[in-house]
Amino acid sequence: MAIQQVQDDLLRKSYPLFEDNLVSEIEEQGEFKTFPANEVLMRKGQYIRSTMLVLSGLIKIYREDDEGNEFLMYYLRPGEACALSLVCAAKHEASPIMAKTVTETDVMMVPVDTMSEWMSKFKSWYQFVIETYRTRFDELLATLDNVAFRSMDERLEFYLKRAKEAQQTNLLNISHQEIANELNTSREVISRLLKKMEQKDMVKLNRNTIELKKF
Amino acid sequence: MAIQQVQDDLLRKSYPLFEDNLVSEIEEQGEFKTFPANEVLMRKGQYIRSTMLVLSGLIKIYREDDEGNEFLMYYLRPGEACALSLVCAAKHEASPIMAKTVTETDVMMVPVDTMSEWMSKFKSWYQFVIETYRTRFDELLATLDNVAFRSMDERLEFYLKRAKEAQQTNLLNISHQEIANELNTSREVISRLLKKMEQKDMVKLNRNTIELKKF
DNA sequence: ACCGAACGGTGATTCAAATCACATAGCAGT
DNA sequence: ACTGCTATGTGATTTGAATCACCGTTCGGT
Repeated sequence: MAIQQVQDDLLRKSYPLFEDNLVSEIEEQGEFKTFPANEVLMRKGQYIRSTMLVLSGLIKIYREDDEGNEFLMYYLRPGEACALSLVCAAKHEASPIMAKTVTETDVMMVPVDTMSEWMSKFKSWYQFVIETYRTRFDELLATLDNVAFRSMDERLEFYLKRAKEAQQTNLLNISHQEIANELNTSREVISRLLKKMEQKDMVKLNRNTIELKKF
Repeated sequence: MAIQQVQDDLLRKSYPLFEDNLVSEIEEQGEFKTFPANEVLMRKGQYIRSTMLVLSGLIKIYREDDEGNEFLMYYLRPGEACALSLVCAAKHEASPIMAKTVTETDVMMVPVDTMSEWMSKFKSWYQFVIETYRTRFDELLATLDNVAFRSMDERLEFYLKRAKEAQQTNLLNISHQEIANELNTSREVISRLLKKMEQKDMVKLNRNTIELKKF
């Protein structure tokens, strides 16, 4: 099958509500790219010239501060786009976030100027943009709730649930250090809490893997 | 002057980018309301049937959790609307937030169904919606940063700066207890930190008022 | 099979913030 | 002016989490 055909299938499957004309324009204007796992797609402070439409794989979006602290905001799955890239693209602002692939990921890069045209041209596009804002807003609120109201053990549970859902597996391949970074705490704290969860038979721990049992 | 004329003036002044036809429809479909200071406009869990367009005054938007904890998300000033009410209105979902007036406030209540029509009918309306999402997203990120990365003294400073800007005054009429609630901490902590700031000559404290000096 | 790096476990200590306990000050209503 | 309520000040104690110190384990590379 031609490469173009594969890309078209991916796009239509991930974004079933897009009109045919919109799909054609995306294919014309956009650039198809594949990134390996664990690749940083965007750093804080970079300028954004295009939005990524996720076609396959999984992306993590982080917030970073000036001292190198970071924490996980949310995941992006196929059919989703980052609200922030829509924001920044529109304002030609520097990115306030960092994006990183979890698994190998296919995306379609769409240039900014094109996007704003589509807003008036394609109903399905602005519905998509609105829906993107909506779901990202909800996700961000959930993250905020946890940071503001919950103690570290509750936040860890929430983190693991979210990871399970995003990655569709009970077997997470991740180190304690990485979890600590994503919750903006220290490795020791996570190790201790995970150990307690193991004693309650909620998880099973092995080097670089966490098996989720009661989730 | 007729009441309708006053309302029309307020609306046009606060939302100068709205098309004439849109202003007419808002006046036809919407309901003009005035709330006194310190009135709760919306509680968590309520269902949202309309969005508020702020015409004058000032509103605070809080996040609440199930145990009665709360914290301030951001302010809404004239010309602004709450992104969340747009979200929930669209999804017919319960409100995840609480809204409260700071000063006497005039708003225009717009029913949900009408709003979605406007999305395709009035370019200035969907531009407004997009812009609302954008700015609320930015505000929410700033709030999140503070909770996630900053210590309580830094968060307090940020809080005071934001309050000054929203209320356009150096003389805040607010108790330590109220600040504590809005930062989800305890009154003693705020009293102590404010005392330290007074010693540094950053503020001047009096019963129910805080005078901001170096801000 | 050995080495070095990354990973994970765990006690001891420090620290910021929450909580407890109580005192004092200022304002509002009678 | 008295009363009572709300707001504020401040020490003492507790607590959850961060940090420090150090250990053994596992894995990948040669």
